[in-house]
Amino acid sequence: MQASPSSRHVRLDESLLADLPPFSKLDGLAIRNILAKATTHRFDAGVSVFEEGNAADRFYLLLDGYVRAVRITPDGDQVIALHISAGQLFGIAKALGRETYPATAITATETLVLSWPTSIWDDFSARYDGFATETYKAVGKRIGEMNNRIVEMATLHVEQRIACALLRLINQTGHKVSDGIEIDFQITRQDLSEMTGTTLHTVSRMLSAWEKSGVIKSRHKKITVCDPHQLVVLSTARV
Amino acid sequence: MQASPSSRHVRLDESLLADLPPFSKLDGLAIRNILAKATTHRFDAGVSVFEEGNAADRFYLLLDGYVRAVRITPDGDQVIALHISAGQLFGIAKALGRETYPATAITATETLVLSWPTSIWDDFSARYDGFATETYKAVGKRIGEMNNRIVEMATLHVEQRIACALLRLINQTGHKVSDGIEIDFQITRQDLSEMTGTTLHTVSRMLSAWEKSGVIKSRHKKITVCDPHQLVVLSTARV
DNA sequence: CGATGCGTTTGCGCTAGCACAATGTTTTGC
DNA sequence: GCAAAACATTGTGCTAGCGCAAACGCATCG
Repeated sequence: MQASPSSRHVRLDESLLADLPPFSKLDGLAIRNILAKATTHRFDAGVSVFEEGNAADRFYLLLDGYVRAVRITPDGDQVIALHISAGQLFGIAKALGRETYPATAITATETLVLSWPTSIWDDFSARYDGFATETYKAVGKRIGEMNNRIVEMATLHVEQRIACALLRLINQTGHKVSDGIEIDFQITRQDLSEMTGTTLHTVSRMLSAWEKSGVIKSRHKKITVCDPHQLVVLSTARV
Repeated sequence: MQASPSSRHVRLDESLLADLPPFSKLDGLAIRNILAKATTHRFDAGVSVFEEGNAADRFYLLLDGYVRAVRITPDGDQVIALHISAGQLFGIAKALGRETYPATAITATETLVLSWPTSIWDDFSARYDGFATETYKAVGKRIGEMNNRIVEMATLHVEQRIACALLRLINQTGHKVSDGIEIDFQITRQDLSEMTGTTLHTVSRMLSAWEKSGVIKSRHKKITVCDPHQLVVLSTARV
């Protein structure tokens, strides 16, 4: 289901962008120019912003919320490639010479995004100092993360992979609560299994065990990590 | 073992670069300038060009041969992330805002490489039209490949992953021989296992079985795929 | 040419994690 | 407030693939 975004209007203030790396070197005028060309969209949770394989005609900035990059195999298995959090550009296929999106972007929460037509990418990177550089830096970070995923999948057991996935989630999208660090958005066992290449059943068993030993707590669709250090231990346990 | 490259001198001719995407839009003068700044190195097979985590002070162009990008886990497991073939840039950490190499580069054959100091990267991309764009296009391709690897590892069985790995190898680095397509360089079961996240034993069993059924032939450290189509079937078999 | 080392094959037992299935719990929509 | 849907838990077999081990073939080098 491609989303039909509700285009509720939002005050576009230059302070929205001024602190984000790709824009941080730009002056007020440049930022206002960039904002003037942007379209704002609001999406509900669980809808797609764009679909894998479609023509990459726009690129996006996530202003608020979380988005997942998801790929679907020929026989219907979903794989969650990564999570995108507020302040990050996504759908930047053009920056890497692609004509189509490499994955489907699905909102994990209600989100607010800006978007621009792909056609002005070249103009942006030529005109605005640091825009391209900082963007490619972000790409570099994602590549590093993907690399880590590959190594994890190749060498670790399911228990360790789930531990790694939880650690990544609380690092990137966690907030402190009274009894630990909670993941910002709702997440199911199924989601976690799609991040780690296993089944929701195995994830459920694992989390149950960890809850018994006090490493995590979980309410419906919500996970709090109480003992991150123990999770690190689990994630690096010798075979 | 970091390699001490033998710096045999090679005639640097502009035709070496003129056909490679990052340089294809440049005129003879520009290419001669670029070559003038390059250092040539020859490496034996099985030595490292640079090491993961080291300062990324040079970037490289593979003129001849094959190089593997390899990562090593804390407990000594190797994972082969990808293969680089002649004509490709590698070690371009700087392009992605990294200060260190994300993986170790190990030669799979005798190789010939050009290299430049990282410090002139910005100058290159600013001065030479198409250089950055084409490079990022290559990066995009690699990202796509990594993404596929992740999906494969998450959803496919060992047999299918090995089939995928072989298919990738013959596509990227294969040449036609009388009885099929042979992989250009020597490759062990151990190498294949490090590409697919399994053990050399399982790879050996698999290849033995495939050899019996006529899909492949293998001599010592050499593999020929006789029936690529059957390999495709194996790689996509329904669970 | 014999010896040493690296790569390969194959057998055997075991277990991590999957498939299948049934039941329980929380949320949502009317 | 009740029904339906979505999410979660837990039990029971089963098997793909691993770990361990032994033996064999091929290359390299003195």
